[in-house]
Amino acid sequence: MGNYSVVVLDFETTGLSPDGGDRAIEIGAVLLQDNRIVDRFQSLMNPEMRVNSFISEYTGITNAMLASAPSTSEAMEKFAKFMAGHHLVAHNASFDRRFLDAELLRINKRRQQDFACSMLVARRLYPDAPSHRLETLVRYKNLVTSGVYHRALADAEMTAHLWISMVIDLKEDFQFRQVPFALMQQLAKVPKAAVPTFLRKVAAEQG
DNA sequence: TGCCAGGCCCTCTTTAGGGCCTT
Repeated sequence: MGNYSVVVLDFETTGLSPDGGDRAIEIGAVLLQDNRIVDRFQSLMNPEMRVNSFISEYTGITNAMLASAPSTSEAMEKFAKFMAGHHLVAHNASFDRRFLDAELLRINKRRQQDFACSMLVARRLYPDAPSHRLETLVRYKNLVTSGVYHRALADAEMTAHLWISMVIDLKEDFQFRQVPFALMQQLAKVPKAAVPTFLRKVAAEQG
């Protein structure tokens, strides 16, 4: 099985750009071990700025909820402990990585571990999906959902189920004996046209 | 006041542009 642990995470934020002043408002994450969810983490955090109506409607997170939430530093200190020592995964990881690194920097911490992106892998494994948005992929693969969308823990859990599904499909379709984290990272970078050849080659090497 | 991203990926590409994804 996946003989490694992975923290699958998702941020809700005030907008798209930490460099443009946007902040995290919620972190949700699950810990995968042997391709199963074994732990969960969730926290709102007070960004000390108002969220606009688009964000409140998109996430359901209101300014009132954030006013009574823990500070970003308190929440991020706890999350830093939760993620310590594990590989990281997110859907469209470049987005979550920017916010994670920006919020860690504010508490004088630095991410040590690698990231992998479930969206880049899904584009390669499921080229025929109607789109590669998380919500669409969850329906396409008939994955379990809570019915909640655009909240950090719910989205992290859906991303985790997508990740589990991709690992299982690699094993079944290509007879992989194991699917190391590094393989998923490599796969995310392989030119799309070269993916089948790449996967057959790796499977043969494992043979 | 007004500003407002960035990485990937395709194509009628590379001296570029636009759609997809994330909030």
